[in-house]
Order: sequence, then structure tokens, then C-alpha cells
Amino acid sequence: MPELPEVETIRRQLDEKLAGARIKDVKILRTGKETPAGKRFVDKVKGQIIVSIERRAKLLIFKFKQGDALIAHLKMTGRLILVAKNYRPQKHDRIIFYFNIPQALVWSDLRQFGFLKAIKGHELEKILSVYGPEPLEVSTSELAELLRVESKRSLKAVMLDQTRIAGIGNIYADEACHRAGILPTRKISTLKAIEREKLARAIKNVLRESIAKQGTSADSYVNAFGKEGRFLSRLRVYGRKGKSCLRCGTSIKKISHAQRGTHFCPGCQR
DNA sequence: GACAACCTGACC
DNA sequence: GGTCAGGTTGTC
Repeated sequence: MPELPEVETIRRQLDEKLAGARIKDVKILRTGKETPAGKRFVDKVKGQIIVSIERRAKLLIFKFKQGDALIAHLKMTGRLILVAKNYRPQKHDRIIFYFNIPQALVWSDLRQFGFLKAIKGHELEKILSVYGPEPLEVSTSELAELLRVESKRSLKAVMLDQTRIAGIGNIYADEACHRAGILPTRKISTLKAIEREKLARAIKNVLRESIAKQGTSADSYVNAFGKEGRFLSRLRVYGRKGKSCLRCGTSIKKISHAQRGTHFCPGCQR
């Protein structure tokens, strides 16, 4: 499911409701994707007061008052949804958190790739240290500079590399390339300075615009209130194979590249 | 780089 | 029945 805009949407909504809340109970419906597993997870998390919910790359970080934290990666189909206390569990639900506030929090994950991890405060820095800069927290020129790479890798492969730039995933990589008029398959080292600038601007714009619409619900993503994002209709290439390019009218193509479905317009991307 | 792996479900 | 899916990681 989620890339930076989707995770950021969830973060903002969770932070608004859960900052200051105390975790009163934790019910594990289906163990196996939480660390440490089972009762040890419950013991680490129960009683903790959530100070804030933060995001780094596609990772959500629940910071606890005593300095420890809970990190969550939703991978493809993970969901964190605020529900009523009397919520009846659904098929793919794994864990439910109860607080000293009216809402409970459900973690569900259809494909089971996601994970929750209770960690010590001192472990956090190391976990986060692998990620490249946040694209919305650096300037356009700094972002453009991150795209200057002497490598045989393609532009798309570099954009998806979380150690280079954090948070871009398959949808926004394709969308940013289209907005910049550049083919995602281009070898990164062939990009000109002006093209890197265009890309940097396109990345920032598409991420910002998507956050404003609460993300893209192309498949299973919903926000922390269980609602779909509204950016799907704004996508220009992703999921538009065979449709005409909104800029030049050419039919949008979809290929497999960097092991991902890759969408582009052969007419206006070079 | 390409590929398989982790899973389930939707679609052709 | 086969293929594909907003992600990441480990193995050639």
C-alpha cells in the first residue's frame, strides 16, 4: 500500500488522536509479525504513554514517554485504523490497542508483509540511520543533487532506493518522472542538471499534492479513519495503461522495469 | 542488475 | 490456471 504521502496521512491522523494517550491493553489476535512475539510484545507496550507519532521514510514511529518506541512498517497492505472500543475484529486483523481515550487502534494486514516492533530508545537511531533524506525536508537543489549518481542504475531504481531518498515508492516514482518529462528507464548518470532539477521539483510537488488529498487509494490503502485517499484521480500515468496522456495524447505504456510495473508516456517523456 | 521470497486476493 | 499488486531483503 503506502508510500510517503499515505504514511504521512496516517501519521497526522494518529498523532492528532493518540498523542498523550496511554496504552491500557493490547490484544493479539494473530501473532507472528510483531517483535518480540506474543506476550513479550504486550509487556513492552502496555502501560506506555504515547508522546508523539512520527514518520521516517515509510516507517511510523510511536514514541513513548520513557524513551522507548514502537515502529510500524505497513509494507503493501498493512493498515492502522482508529475504531470504537467495541469494534468487532475482521478477518485480517492482527492486533488491537486500547487506550484511555474513546478510540482503539487496529492493525491489520492482508498480505502479512508488514511488521510492528517494540524497541528500546537507543535502537531507534540505528534503525533510522539507513535512510536517505526526506524529500520534503530538503531543498529542491539538495534533492536534485541526490539524483546525481555515477551508476549504471536507472533513474527509477535510484528513486526507489530508500537509502538514497526516503519515502518514494512505485506510484510516485512513475508520477514524478512523467511530470518531469523524463523516462524512468533512463540511466541515472545520463541525466542533465536541468533534468535533475525538474525531477526534484516534480517529486516535491507530487508528494505534497498527494498528502493534501490524503494519498492514493489504488488498491487497499485507507487512512487512519478507514477512508480512501483522493489522489487516485490525479494520477497521470500510474494505472493508466492504454489511456491517453493528459499532456500529449499519446497512449500510456506499462512495462516491467526494476522489478516493478512501470508506467510512462512514450510521447512526452525523454 | 535480475530474481525469488515473504502472503492473500482480485482479475484475465 | 496464470499474473499481478503502493515494499523490502537476501541471493546469485
